[in-house]
Amino acid sequence: MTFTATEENYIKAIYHLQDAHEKVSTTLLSGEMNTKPASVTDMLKKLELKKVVHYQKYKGFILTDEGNRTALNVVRKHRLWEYFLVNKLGFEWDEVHCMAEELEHISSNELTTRLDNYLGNPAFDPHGDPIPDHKGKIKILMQERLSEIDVNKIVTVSAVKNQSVEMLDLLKHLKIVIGTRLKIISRFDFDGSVEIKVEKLAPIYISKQVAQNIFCII
Amino acid sequence: MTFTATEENYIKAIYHLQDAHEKVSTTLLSGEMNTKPASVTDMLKKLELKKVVHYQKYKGFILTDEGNRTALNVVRKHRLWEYFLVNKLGFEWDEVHCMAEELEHISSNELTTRLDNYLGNPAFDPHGDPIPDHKGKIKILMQERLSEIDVNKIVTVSAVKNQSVEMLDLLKHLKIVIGTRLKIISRFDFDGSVEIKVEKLAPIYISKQVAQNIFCII
DNA sequence: ATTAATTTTTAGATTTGTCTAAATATTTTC
DNA sequence: GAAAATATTTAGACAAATCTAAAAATTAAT
Repeated sequence: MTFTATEENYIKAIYHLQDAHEKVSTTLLSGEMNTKPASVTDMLKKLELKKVVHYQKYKGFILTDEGNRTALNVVRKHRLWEYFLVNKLGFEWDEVHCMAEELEHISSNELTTRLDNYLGNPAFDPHGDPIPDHKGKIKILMQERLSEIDVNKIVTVSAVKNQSVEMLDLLKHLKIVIGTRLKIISRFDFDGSVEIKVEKLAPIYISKQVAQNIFCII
Repeated sequence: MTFTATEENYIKAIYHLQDAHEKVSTTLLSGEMNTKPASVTDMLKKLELKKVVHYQKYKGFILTDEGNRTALNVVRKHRLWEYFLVNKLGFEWDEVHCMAEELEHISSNELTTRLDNYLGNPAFDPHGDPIPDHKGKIKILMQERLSEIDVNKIVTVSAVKNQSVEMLDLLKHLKIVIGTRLKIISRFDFDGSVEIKVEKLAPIYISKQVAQNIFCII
């Protein structure tokens, strides 16, 4: 079964939304896709026909096994290309999303396999997100939100959710990247903010909002 | 000015046809694009509006300067990706055309520039075709068809026209690639065939048809 | 220089992915 | 549990890129 880039984008969006929402609705998906709910209904009918989603009028929808496989393959390609762009072409991690959005739709599976091998079969992309292997298998790390970690623990940053330009820009200023080792100095109940110390740098304060989006290996 | 993948393909096709035909006609282009002449007329009207071709009803068409720049940029991306696929990912030169047809439409200029640098700013792709630089400049080699070269000369294969699967398959069997050094042993006026010798291999005969499609540096 | 053959263009239809506006279904609220 | 608010779907339209069939223009042939 083959899919257009647009179909792949819908499938991918449903996949990502399924993570955080137990029911994926028309409006939710239309927000994610920057389209109107009516367009989502139209597309979902098509995807139902192609048997990648279970769709019932007014009831929301979930991916079928086939849909999940398709989503994982797109995510795999997206993250492999991001890895390539950062680690081979020298882009910053906050510059690569747009390009990867285009590259993820290149169809050749042989290309994906060879790219994967060329990069050394990485398990995580530059944002710390797991890269599904050729079977769709994902490596899970024991990670915890920085906002939850006990004071005095030393941890390694392993992923950043909310990959908005604003967030990545802030992290760049704080000199926090995937792999950064840091110590939790203290946490303040007043606003949930956290004081941390990165290696030899001066301690810094980060808001609860930011700390919730940074995941660490303990 | 931005173009859809389809528009870029039309522009590229006109560019290539301009090389070999002094007038590019509707039917000629429809053959190249695998579409009907009526579709070409429609598209050409659009490209005229976008000022990339000079188009006059019933008169054929040529690229404007802007059109030429656009074509060269697409060709540049196509050939850089082919170079990447062969020299970094280890594909055979006859496997990469399809993938490059998709990759050439990835839009980021910054990506093209970085890819170019990563590859070491190559001047020729794996088929020996010149890669336009970032200004659209092309390196011209003094090359001659193998079918024209004097007996006893030793030359280097620099390009192969007619990049059909059949042709590339034949060359693979003959162990001829871009860069192969070979000596012209004799030529036969009866059918225009040529006897050549590659390094330490036994001499081989190749037909005029093949010899005409192999270009060499003298 | 007409007629015939060929090429090109127009006119109208189709598919994909989208939209707006209106209709319908579901949820929430009182 | 009926009314109000919200969510979803239908109906009809549009732009892009294509098609077929028919009309118009050009070129070739006698």
